[in-house]
Amino acid sequence: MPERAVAGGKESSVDTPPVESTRERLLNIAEQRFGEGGYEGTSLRAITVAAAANIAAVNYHFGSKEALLRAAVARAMAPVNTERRRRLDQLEAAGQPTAEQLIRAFIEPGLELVLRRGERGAIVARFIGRVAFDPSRRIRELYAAETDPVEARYLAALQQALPRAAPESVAFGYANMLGLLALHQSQALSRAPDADDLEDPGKLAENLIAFLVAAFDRGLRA
Amino acid sequence: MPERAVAGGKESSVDTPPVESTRERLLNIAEQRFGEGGYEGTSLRAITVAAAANIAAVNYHFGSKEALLRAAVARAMAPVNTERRRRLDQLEAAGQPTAEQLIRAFIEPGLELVLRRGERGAIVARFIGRVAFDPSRRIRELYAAETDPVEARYLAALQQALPRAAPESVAFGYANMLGLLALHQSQALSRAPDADDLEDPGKLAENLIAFLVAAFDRGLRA
DNA sequence: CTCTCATTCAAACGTCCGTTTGAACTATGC
DNA sequence: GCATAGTTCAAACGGACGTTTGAATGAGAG
Repeated sequence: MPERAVAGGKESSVDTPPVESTRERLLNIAEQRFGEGGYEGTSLRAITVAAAANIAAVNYHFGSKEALLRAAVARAMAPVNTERRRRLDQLEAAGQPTAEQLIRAFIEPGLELVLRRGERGAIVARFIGRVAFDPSRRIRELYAAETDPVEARYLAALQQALPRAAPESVAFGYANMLGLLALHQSQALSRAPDADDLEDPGKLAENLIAFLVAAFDRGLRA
Repeated sequence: MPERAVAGGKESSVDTPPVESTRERLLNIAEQRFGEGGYEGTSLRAITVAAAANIAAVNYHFGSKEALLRAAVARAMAPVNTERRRRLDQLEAAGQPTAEQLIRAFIEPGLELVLRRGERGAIVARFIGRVAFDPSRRIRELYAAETDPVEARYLAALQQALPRAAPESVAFGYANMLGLLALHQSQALSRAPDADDLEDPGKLAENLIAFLVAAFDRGLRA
């Protein structure tokens, strides 16, 4: 049963997603399942069954379970990193940015850009958050490698924006910012599945930014 | 080869720990290994080998892998919960406590009491922090069940101490406090294994408390 | 049609997993 | 001494895991 709908052009302007390839389906399902159960807690069989693919497809398209995770992380982080770089460029071009501007330019791409687009956004966010704090150091480093380039620039800019705080203190605050962002992305902080009226991504972003700005401005040692 | 040293009394006043029982060795190693690799990432075989115990000993003494984890969590959290309750009682007896006093009374038992006593303290802290954010909801709830009783009291007291902030906002800040504490306990925030001069538990506690106090006092919406 | 190359498939590989079994061992009370 | 209850042990259980294999299937080029 040939799945492919039509030979067609690239622009089926009506909403007919060009039929996902096996590779794409694997990445999509991997995002969802890894985000739910973590890396160790999710089997390739569970992923391939849900993706309606053969178990061997993972090793054919990616090479191994870990390579599948790596590909999924890279794909999920790409737009976030791009948007963060863009915002940082823009801020620095306009002169010395404030701490709040920097925090906002870091948090919003992580929460909004990823939480916005309906159901899938929340899945991607949870996936990223989960990988960032996976129990295995190996997995965590795999995630860190995907963010590091942008990170260093933000940390440096923050230290310039907060000259009164000691560099180690700014780094401490920066680590806290990374951690809190990942925690909210992973949704591990919301105990009750419902009732969290902060789950509106816009409100959550504003609350988190206000929380962090106050901490950075007045909670760091000199 | 009978392991037991002597029949002796309970008070071998010199430092001769009465020879750990299999049960105790299993709990100690479980703390260490679960803290390193997470629940899914750590096998009972790895634990029993390290504890010089037979693999069947886990099911004999605890019943299952999950029951071993539960027992380890309960044992690790007991002194923390006790100390938190004691401090909260003391604060409330002296009148309306401030937000800073409450935050300190929550953070310090989590960091200090557990980080103080040499090498083992860091192991226990990492174990607790890891379990608190395990990928599996089941495991996280298992941990939450061990803290919940004290938690509710702290949240209520915080809301009283911060009447100008909306209750949801205080709850939001409270969740952030839990998260940051667990992250520092799990040591997932310190990227480099060394070089973290904040690893001195006392300094870390002070930095974290200052960070949180500023955020609670000025970073919550009305 | 034929050849080619990419993709999919069922099946099996060896390994490790948590758990169970039933016998052996130990200490204590009678 | 014997009986008893608590503990340890080697061995095996069935099942799930990530990975590999080699044949089947698909579409496109000549």
